[in-house]
Amino acid sequence: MSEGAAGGRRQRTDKQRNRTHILEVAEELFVEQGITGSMDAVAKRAGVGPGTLYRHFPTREALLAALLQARDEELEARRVAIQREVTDSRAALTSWLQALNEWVTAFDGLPEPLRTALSKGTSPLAITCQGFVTTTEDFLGAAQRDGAAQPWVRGRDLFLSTLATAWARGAVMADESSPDALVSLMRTGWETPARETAPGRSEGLS
Amino acid sequence: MSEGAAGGRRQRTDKQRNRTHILEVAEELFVEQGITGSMDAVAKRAGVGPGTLYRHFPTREALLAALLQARDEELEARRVAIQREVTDSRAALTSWLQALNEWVTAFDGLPEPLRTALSKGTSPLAITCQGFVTTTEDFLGAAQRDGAAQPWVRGRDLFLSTLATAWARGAVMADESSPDALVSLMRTGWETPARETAPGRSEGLS
DNA sequence: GCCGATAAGGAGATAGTCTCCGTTTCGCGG
DNA sequence: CCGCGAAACGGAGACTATCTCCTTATCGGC
Repeated sequence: MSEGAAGGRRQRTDKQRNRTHILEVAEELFVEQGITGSMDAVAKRAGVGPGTLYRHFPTREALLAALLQARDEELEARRVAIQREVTDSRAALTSWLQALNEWVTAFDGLPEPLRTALSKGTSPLAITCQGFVTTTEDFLGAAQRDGAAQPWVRGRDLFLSTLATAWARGAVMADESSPDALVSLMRTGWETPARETAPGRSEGLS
Repeated sequence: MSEGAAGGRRQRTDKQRNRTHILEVAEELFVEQGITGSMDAVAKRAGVGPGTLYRHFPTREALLAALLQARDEELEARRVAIQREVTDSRAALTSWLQALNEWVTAFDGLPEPLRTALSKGTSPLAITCQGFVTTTEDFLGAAQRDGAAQPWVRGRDLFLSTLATAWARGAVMADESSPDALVSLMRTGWETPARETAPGRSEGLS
């Protein structure tokens, strides 16, 4: 499926090579500078012209989607692992949200295009996100059935909250602990106060 | 104090007129298109050259700060009103957060520059925000003393959450109710489950 | 080695931010 | 009312970023 449809001649090797190289370079640059690093800078660093870059990835979003694909698979793997290993539904949801949080902070500024993708709906990023929303709903549903999560919370709310929390990381306000505080705040929000332990801070969710 | 220092000649009337007109026009444009509407568009609509616009407001942030000033005062007034009229500290904090939420959603996309301002610290916007953080701390402190709010929450966390929640409004995900859900989630997060009523949804915070 | 398809490269169109400087307009004193 | 100097205006244009189009180079198959 990955190589064009009707079996004409095979894909040129330089194309594949360029694609791979662009991805390597883009990953590097986005890790360094966040996802606002300029497209032309990616092209330049990859040693190709802008035209080539845009033929491979017509938009920044497409490039991002390609970059995230590897991480998507990793996240899927984590989902499977959690579903297999964690029996407590409350802990499972917590673990999943933590995994989601890591995924969403892969690059600086990632929450922004994700939010945009969600609004517009039509984009590889949006489809990926939609899948994760569904997974979140699964975990949440289980937790709710066990009385571990507030019944009125919805999966998309938790997903959006995760996005928003990650977005807020960009502020830090001369304060390292705010991101954790927001995660705790959110957690206290969805959790039911079933157990007598103080919610939030305590158990590692860092 | 507002008119230059040593009493030279008085400010030219056309300057004041332009300033006022630019503000009117910018308000209009930002309400229509969100705060990303182009600076040149503001200048054009105001019938002045870009140079004039930038002499009055050297950055988009400065323009924004000037635009928000009126609303800042309104928010201050609400703070005073709440402090005078609302005796229950829990309700007071809720009211204040709602007021803050309205302030922060005055223009589409406002949370972004606010977050940036908070990070960098040096900007009129940052100073304003800092003041509101302090106010939030006051309300929160009172609520905590009354056992109405979780003791581990901090004012800046609530402020950042409000910002993040407003930011997430931009997504909507084909779903009108998400913004309210996020506000409820946050509220459930900071509130203590003192009363037996189900938290969140019920009492109007819409 | 040649040919045709395919991809590369890069100039340049478009758009946004922001600056510099020649020109206009205003306020004031005569 | 007029003229002068300061103050403000306007817009050309430098710079940066995104994205397109067309010419040129390169690859794969024969």
